[in-house]
Amino acid sequence: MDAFFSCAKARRVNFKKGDFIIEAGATANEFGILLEGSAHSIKWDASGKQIIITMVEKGGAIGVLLVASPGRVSPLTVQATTDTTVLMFPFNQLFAGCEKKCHHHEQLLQDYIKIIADKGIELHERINCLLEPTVRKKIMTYLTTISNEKNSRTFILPINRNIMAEYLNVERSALSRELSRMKNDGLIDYCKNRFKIL
Amino acid sequence: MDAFFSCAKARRVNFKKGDFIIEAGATANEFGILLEGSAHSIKWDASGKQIIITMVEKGGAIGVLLVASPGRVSPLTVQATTDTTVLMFPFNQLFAGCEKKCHHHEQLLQDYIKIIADKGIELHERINCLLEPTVRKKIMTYLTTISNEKNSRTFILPINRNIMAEYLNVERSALSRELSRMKNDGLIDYCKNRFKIL
DNA sequence: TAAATTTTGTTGCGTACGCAACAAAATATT
DNA sequence: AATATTTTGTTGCGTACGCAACAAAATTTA
Repeated sequence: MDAFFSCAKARRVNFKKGDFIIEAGATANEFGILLEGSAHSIKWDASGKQIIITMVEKGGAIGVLLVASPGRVSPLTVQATTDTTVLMFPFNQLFAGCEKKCHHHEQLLQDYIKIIADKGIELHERINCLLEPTVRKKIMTYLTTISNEKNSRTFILPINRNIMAEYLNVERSALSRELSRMKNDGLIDYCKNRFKIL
Repeated sequence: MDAFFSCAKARRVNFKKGDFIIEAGATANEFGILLEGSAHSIKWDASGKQIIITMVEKGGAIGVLLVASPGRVSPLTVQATTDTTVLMFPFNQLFAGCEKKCHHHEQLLQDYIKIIADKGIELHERINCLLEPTVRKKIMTYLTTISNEKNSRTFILPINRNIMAEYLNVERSALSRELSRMKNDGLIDYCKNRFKIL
């Protein structure tokens, strides 16, 4: 931790629930790691309706893609959904070899790359779901991914139906309807958030 | 170029049209930059139908996300769509400080980060399109993105209708139908691949 | 523990869009 | 330039799913 603050020039920033951590249209020269609280990235469609693009939980990263493209303006707003604490890292410090050639520095760089790669993989996984043609297949792809991650055919979903519907880009009612049918067809079993793939 | 081959331990690899550059289920410890030719990443759905996930052109990157997660198996197959030449970089060499502390090394690392971040931004842009509820809005989001990138309200689309339909995840016929309607409604004008946003 | 709020499930209706089939135009191949 | 292949546009049909509205269950707040 000390190393972060000294050679990486990290700083701690607090946000209140509802605050904008990044605003659409702004550029970034820092990225952040969420130490406490949660946030989401949003945009507004043409009709002014809010669309949630991603959810960020404790430990999650903010602005890691944007920061690697100096001058690019953010297409999204990141908003704190609770009071939050964010550890902000100046992007340039990743490369500024520190005087002591400290080991933390190199570690930070590797961590950053891991974070940004994982972000990409997450996006890929979501696209995998979104590309499926039917609600049923979207659900199955999502559940299978979770199942593989948890290495078990039974697992507890970390999100509720509303969020799941938004993630898969389907109507919540259509999601519920299809879940029922899938249970009926013996494809899956579930009770509340405890799911089982059969 | 010499520096790439010496300190980054890059190597040139040729693939014939149809060859697999990365196979689904395999792990990776190298990433590649496409020097010649083109490729696409694909997967097969449950019914065995091929789904194109991304297109890679000359200068594009292959396996940059996967390589940053040691041990993770590839969810996709990358297939050469023409004869190709790929410059392969061992991931670990990115961090192995070379004896001369050469400048290229650091540059390569920064380039890699730029590539991987851009990849993420591309995925984001596609998700932006996919999340739109109607075919018309999907098209508008896509065209607007291209328009912004080219900094002009008139531009030539780099892809044909089939590819565009796949990218937006809509039926090709539905895409054509809606393009006609949008032209009729005075939203856009186009002739073949020359588009104009009105 | 009662009241309020959020989450989940259900169902009828209407339509946007997937699908199939065909025609015309553009491009490639011989 | 004649043939074959690919790309684009068009249209009718059927249905999967968006939408709205309501009820029940679960969770939170007072």
